[in-house]
Amino acid sequence: MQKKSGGIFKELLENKQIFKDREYLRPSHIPENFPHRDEQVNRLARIWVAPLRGETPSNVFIYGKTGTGKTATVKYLMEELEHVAGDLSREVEVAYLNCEVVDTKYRILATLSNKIRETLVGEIDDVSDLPEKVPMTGWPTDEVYGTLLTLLDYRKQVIIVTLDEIDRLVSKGTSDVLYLLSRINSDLDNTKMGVVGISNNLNFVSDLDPRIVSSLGEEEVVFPPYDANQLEDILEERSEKGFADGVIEESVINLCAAHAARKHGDARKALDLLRNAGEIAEEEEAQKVTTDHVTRASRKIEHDRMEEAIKSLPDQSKLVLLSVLLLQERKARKIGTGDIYEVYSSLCRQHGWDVLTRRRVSGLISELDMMGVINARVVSNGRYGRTKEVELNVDPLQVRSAVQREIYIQDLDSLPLSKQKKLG
DNA sequence: CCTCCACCGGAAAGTCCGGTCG
DNA sequence: CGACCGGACTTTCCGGTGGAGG
Repeated sequence: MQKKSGGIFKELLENKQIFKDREYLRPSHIPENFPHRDEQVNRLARIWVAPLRGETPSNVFIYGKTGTGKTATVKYLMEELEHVAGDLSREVEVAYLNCEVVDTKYRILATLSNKIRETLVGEIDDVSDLPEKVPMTGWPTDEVYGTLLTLLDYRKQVIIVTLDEIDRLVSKGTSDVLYLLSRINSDLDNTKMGVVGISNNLNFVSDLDPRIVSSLGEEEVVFPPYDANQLEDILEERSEKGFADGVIEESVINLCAAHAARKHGDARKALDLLRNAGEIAEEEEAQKVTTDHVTRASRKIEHDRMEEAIKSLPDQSKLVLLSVLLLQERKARKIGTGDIYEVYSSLCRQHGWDVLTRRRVSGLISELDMMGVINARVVSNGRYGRTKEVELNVDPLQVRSAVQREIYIQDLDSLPLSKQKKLG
């Protein structure tokens, strides 16, 4: 078995490579070309050329569903902007915040202020008269705001702040920070700030204070979803850089694009699918990536997504799901809400957990149905009442492994059910 | 045609919890 | 620090219902 030393690596190296550089196939990669986004790129560039002239750029709202290239486009333009500003020795700073991660007024102001402090520290000699770093918690909010103002005004510059997933702020009720930012320029003497809001949700403006909308939404740029042909162009471009020459069949890209187009024109999904197909092909040392690999990649992604969803379920929902599993393993007969509740409640008692109400469990069953983990439909058994008929919609083994971590799975037969259902 | 089972599912009130404000 | 707030999760309450059996 053992070959001469290093043999195993040499062998792998000599195999035909599927990938040239898989970084190009990751959604996080920021390309230089944005197929079918000329209009958006041009409009944004026209707005963001302002700081190069020392002017304040208009505030912009950018809308578009996930995977329409909003974030990548903005990040790319911001990098370019910094670049050119450097060449022209203009004082232009950019800051990017994701409101999904940084989601409170305090944290936004603190993060922003620390970022600006950091760039200053890198550029000036005497750091001693800068305000100190804002801790992640503890200060009064207006003190953080004051620090931010001091740092911003430390020298003359133009700064563009990007707030990605800005709609999260509205749904978390922290949109007042937007009001603060929208009028920050009146508190500043040297620096001018422009704000970019990126939103996945087209309607989020309607839940926003009109004052914020009028000042932050000076310009609006919409990123529509890609259709299948456009996705194909994107995949084509990426795969040329990411995959080795000739390993991709034309129909493969076609299929990936079609899959993703059906699912809301999400370029991220399309890329994930293509890359996963490549990884499967690589794993089995195939010479080419085929449509079969795509199909399997699609299944794998779906499988992983489901497993992730089940794992992140609240414990109570897991128990409900587990009850369905146990019932189904035991008897393939119709499973009704009552059956589930019975098993569920004895599982709860078994683990010493609170037992939720029937009403709640009924709701949880509906939620699991929405997720697609189970199928539930209401049926009437006439004389014998009305109930949801439930069946598992995923591999039972998958449920077991996803649920097992925190729940000790016991055999249904050894559970002390309150009453044994009709026998034979 | 009426009954009545075994639930469904909307509405509203209650509980918890993390975060914010004074 | 305690009062207060809003959101997520639950419970309580309850009117509603398709159809087998009478």
